Amino acid sequence: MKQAAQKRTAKSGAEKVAPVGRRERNKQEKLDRILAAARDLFADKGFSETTTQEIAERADIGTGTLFLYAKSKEDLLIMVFKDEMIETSQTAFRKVSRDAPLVDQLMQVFGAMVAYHNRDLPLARALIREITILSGPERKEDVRSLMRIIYSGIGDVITTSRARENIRAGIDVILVGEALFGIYYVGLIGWLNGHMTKQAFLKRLRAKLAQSIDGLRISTPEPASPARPARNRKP
Amino acid sequence: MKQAAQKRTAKSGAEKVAPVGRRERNKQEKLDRILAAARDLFADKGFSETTTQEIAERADIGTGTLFLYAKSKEDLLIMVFKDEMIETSQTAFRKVSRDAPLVDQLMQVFGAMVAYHNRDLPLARALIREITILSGPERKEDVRSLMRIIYSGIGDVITTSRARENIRAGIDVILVGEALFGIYYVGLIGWLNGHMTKQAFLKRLRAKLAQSIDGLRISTPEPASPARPARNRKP
DNA sequence: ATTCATTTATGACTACACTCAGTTTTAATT
DNA sequence: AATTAAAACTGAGTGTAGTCATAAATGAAT
Repeated sequence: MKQAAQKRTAKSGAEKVAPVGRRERNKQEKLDRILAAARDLFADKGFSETTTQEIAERADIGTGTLFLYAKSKEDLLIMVFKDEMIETSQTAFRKVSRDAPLVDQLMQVFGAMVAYHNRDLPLARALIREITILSGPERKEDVRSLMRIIYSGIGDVITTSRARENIRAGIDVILVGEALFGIYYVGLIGWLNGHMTKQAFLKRLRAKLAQSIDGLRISTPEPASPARPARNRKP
Repeated sequence: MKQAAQKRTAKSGAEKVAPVGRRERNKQEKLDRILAAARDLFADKGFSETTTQEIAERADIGTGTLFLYAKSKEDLLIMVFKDEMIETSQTAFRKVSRDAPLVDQLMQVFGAMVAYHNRDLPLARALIREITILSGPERKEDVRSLMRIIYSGIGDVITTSRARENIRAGIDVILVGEALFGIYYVGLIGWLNGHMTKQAFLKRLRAKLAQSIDGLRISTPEPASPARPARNRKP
């Protein structure tokens, strides 16, 4: 805090071996403290119950300083959980059983995401609310990159399973990734809004995914797992 | 406002021909004024730029009274636009050309919804934000009923087109409705968040819908409109 | 007409996210 | 060491959503 300046590499013609000066490091440490404080409080008391005052106090900074590091309280929410969500997604894709049926693989991935949100439903609601419609442009790229990871992850899963599952050649796997994620996401929202239980959500999700995957096959002799043994047909 | 009481049917043993007393009517009129004031101001100045004070003033009520009629400002947003959205959806389903290809019919429906949101993007963002994750349980049933209308509407479109489009028998059209709407919704969000232009959104949406519909057919000899004539395959 | 219980209305008040004018810290320059 | 410009910090202040104690209105009962 108050020791005199000791290393000043910039002046003595040396190459900037450490491009991070004291200033940068202080800023980074402060940011870390802010994010840690926010994470703890959000997890402990919930998003709306946590005040920016409390976060600033715990991070040992002035109330105004907080807003030099995050544009808004909502911004802070994404800054805090973005990495965790990316990590959760990547881990989910990494852990997937590549030899399981495609539907199961997708359910593993989405199931991991659901499990993540299930740990703290109020927080999940706040997060999804903010991610879905950003309150400002600041975190736009963060969300984009998360989406890219998910879309391409799903694309990979499909590509890997292509031969075994008789998936048609020439389909745009990113497009399919977007579609399947859309199916998941709206179901997730329904669950988070309390329109259905987690069980019902997951069961319905599996049915929708199975149906969608069937449609990607070269031919569809019969649905893989018919929910009902087909209606009586007039011959 | 100040005329003496003239008809008091309740006392004189008559059946309650008008179950709405003065009280009820006053409440209804006040609610109407509130909704009209909110609608005008939201449309004129935008959601976040409108204060609850202004709404109360224009509706000629006290600031506290407003919150007897709406639990929150967000609540008010849904109360104001719920009917409009339901109307938009129902009209969209009614106007659909039942003899057009299924993809076109769906695009007509979703296109009408997009056109509705396109009239005022900031407002659309606020609306979708609130609908997606409700800030309270008050409007839960409103959203549910809107969803039911949409899901069953899509289901109807599919059922109607079933024979002509070679759709498999025995599929759960509500399930498909949910899936297709999910595909639309996440695309809509991407557009509203500025991740893509309206054109790109609609084009991509059509591709996803086409792919999904193909999957519902009895057999898939060839994709209806291949985006690219299949990659070169090593023989 | 008077009383009384219940419903509805009100605006001063509170809590909180966020701003900004003024201050302190940093580090470059001499 | 002194000077200075730029960057970072700060907390008192501001605007607004929402609350609540109190008041007014209503209608039932007598």
